[in-house]
Parts: sequence; structure tokens; C-alpha cells
Amino acid sequence: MTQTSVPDVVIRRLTTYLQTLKHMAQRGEHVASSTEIGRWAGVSPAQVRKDLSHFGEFGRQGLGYEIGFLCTQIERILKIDQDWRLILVGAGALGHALMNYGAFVTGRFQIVAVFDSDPAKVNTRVGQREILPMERLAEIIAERHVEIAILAVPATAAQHVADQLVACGVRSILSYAPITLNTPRDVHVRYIDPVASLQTMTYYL
Amino acid sequence: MTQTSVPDVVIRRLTTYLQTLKHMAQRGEHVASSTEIGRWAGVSPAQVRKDLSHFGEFGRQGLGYEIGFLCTQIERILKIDQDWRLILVGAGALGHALMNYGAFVTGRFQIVAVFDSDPAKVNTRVGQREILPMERLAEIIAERHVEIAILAVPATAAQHVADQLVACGVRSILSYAPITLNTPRDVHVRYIDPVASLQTMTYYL
DNA sequence: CAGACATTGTGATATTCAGCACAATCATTC
DNA sequence: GAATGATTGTGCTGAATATCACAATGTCTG
Repeated sequence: MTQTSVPDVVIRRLTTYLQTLKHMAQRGEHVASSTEIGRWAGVSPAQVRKDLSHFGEFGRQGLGYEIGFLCTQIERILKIDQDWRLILVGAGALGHALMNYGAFVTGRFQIVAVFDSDPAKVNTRVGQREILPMERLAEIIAERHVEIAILAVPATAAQHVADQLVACGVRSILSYAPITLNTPRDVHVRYIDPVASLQTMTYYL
Repeated sequence: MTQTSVPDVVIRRLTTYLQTLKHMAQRGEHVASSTEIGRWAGVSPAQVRKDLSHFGEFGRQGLGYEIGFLCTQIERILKIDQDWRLILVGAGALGHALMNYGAFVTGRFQIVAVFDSDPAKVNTRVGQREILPMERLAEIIAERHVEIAILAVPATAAQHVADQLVACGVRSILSYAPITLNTPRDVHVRYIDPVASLQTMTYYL
């Protein structure tokens, strides 16, 4: 309702609601009930309403939620109604794939610089961007006001690079390294690890 | 302690404990306390102990956990002490990157076949594997006893492909499509979506 | 080998999160 | 314009999850 620290799971569900709403909008719909949103997002209607109620009253009784309006509101809440500049550290196979990933080329998350510690890679190009040496990390981060970094380096280097990023003022890290990073509490880290995901699924087989 | 339906979060943490333990083993350590494991995995010592206690008593009072033994036990619990055959659907840029991803080339999760609906791609190669048409999905899944699939197709096709996979007997899906899949309750789905991860982080900035 | 010390496993407690149920409210129909 | 039907927002309740605290049990030292 007000500012009483919204649970992290709620924030994560907001992104799925947004996905769902965008799809509905593309299908030409204009209004969605919590039941509909919940069905497509895989959560209960009550959950949808309660989640949204953390941030205000966006629906109309008897009708539901106006899709365009709710999209705008969620985007505002998540602060994705603006462009964000990212940097990418690690120009290996994964780094190349990320540079060419559509969402990072055309979307609101834009990779503005790529770094690698390998001198052989520095000054070569990936996509349209030149690979920069780690020495220029601080400079670029300050210059471009970067707050988010994608970490695509080997596990052995991940903690060291993360320390550098934090020292340079980065406050959010999306890490592809299969290791839990040790960072100050005000730095947010998310992990993407396909193998870890698979390992949790085999348990149920 | 026994088989009283262990929470999913516990299963997910087991994978991080395993990561941590592997790193410790590589550093030449032989014993780890719950405090140490917790510090590197980012959870409280009590949490580590309680999580492990769901499956048995693996530690020794006054000493801690024997790293090699605990690794073996966790691998057994997660059923990753065996090889798993995967199929990959979608041979776009992401599919290519996944095929060349080290863990899927040398690890215990092996991609045994790649499928794509685009006739132009069928019969071309990605890595060392030939891209197969979707028509052969059922045949290969049955022949190779595949239970896990990686979904790397556009969001618009994801639900349709997922339905096919489920119909063919696949019981776990790792989806890279930015959409919540509608599947029977006994089919497990995990999502990997970098943009969604980033969207949850900007909230805190 | 006895005493000091460290660490586990777990019952009890606290906290967080999800589901329920219904009053409040609005569109729509007749 | 009143009655009907649908849907929201939310206090309350219950379930799930995390934390605490300590007895139990082992190691290690002198």
C-alpha cells in the first residue's frame, strides 16, 4: 500500500504480469481481470490483486484492469520506463551471444561497453563495439553513469571482477558465473546458471 | 528428515551448496562447517543445517561436514550422479550458443539432438550435430529416453512447442522464452530471462 | 584420559507469505 | 433508475519458511 518494503517475490512477479499484459495487448485486448492475468502468469487471482495493491489501486471494480494503464504503472514501479546503460564484462562465447541478443540491441537495456582482461581480445570488435581493457572500467562507468553490469567471465575470475565493479560504483550485477558472489548488502545480484536450473529439475524426475 | 515433500527453495539452495563445496574442494580443503558453507553460499548457518537435515545426517559434531562425502550425497539427492540426455529446440543464435556451452559439451547434461521448425535450417549443422525437423521430435525422445528439453524458440512459438514436448513425454523444460508456459502440474518448468532479471533489479536502484 | 571447545541436529518460536472471504464499488441491463 | 452481476481491495486466517537456542555429541589438547 505505501512504502513498507515490498517482498522481492512480488517484484519478480510484477515482471511476469507485465509480460502477460503485453501479450494481451498484442492480441488486441484492452481490459484484463485478475483472474485472466493470474491464469496466464500462473498465480492465483488473489495473489495478483494483493501484489498490485502494494503500489496503489489500479483496477476498477466490476471491470478489471485497463491493460495499457497497468502496463504503464508497472513500468513506472519497476523503473523501466527509461533507458538503462549496461556494461558487459567478458567477451567470450557468452559475451558475444549477449551482445547480439535482440533485447540488448534494440531494447531499453543497452550495452554501452564491453570489457575483457585478455590483451589478445582488446581492440577487436564484438558486434559493433570495441572490446576495452579492464583498466578503462572506472572511467567508462563514471562517464556513462552506468549502474548495472553483466558478468560473463569464468567462475575463477568472477569475484575479483565483481569487487572491481562494486568499487567503481556498480549497484546491480547480472552474473552468469556459477558462483555466489560476495558483495555489500546494497549491491543487488541476480544469477543465471542453466546447469543449476537443470540440477534442481532432475530432483523431481 | 524423510520424504515429507521438501520445499523447492531448499532444492535450489542445495545446488549452491554444491557449487560452494566444489570450490572448497578445489582449494584443497576437506572439511567445512555450516558457518563456512553459509558464508560462501550467502545463507545463515542454521539454514544450511536445516536444509541438509531434510535428507539425513551428514555432519559430525564438533567438526563439520566432510566435503567429498557431502558432495556425493547432494549429487545423489539431486540425482545428478548420472548422465542426463537433453534435447534442444530452436537453433537460432541462442541455440548455437547453448550447443557450444562448455557444460553441455563435456558435463553430465548432454544435448543429444537439436530441432528447428525452419526448413532452411534443417540438415545444416550446429556444432557437431545435425539440426532435425520437428517431425522427428517424438521419435528421438522415445528412442533416447529424453526427459528434459531446453526451449530456445521465440515467445510466439514457445507454448506450441511446449505442448508438443509434453505430448512426447518430456517432463522438465528449461525455457528461455519470455513467457509463462501453461503445462500439466507434473511437468516442471524453469525460466531463464535476462531481461526479466534486469527488470527486477532496476526497482532497487 | 579428562576437560575444554566446537559444531551438529532439531524442537520451539518468530516471521514472512499466500489464500480466503466479503464489503465496497462500478458497469450494464431491463 | 433500480436491480443484477462482476470484480476489486483488503482484513483475517492459515500455511510455509526462517531463525533461535540448546542438548547431544564429537574432537582436540595438555
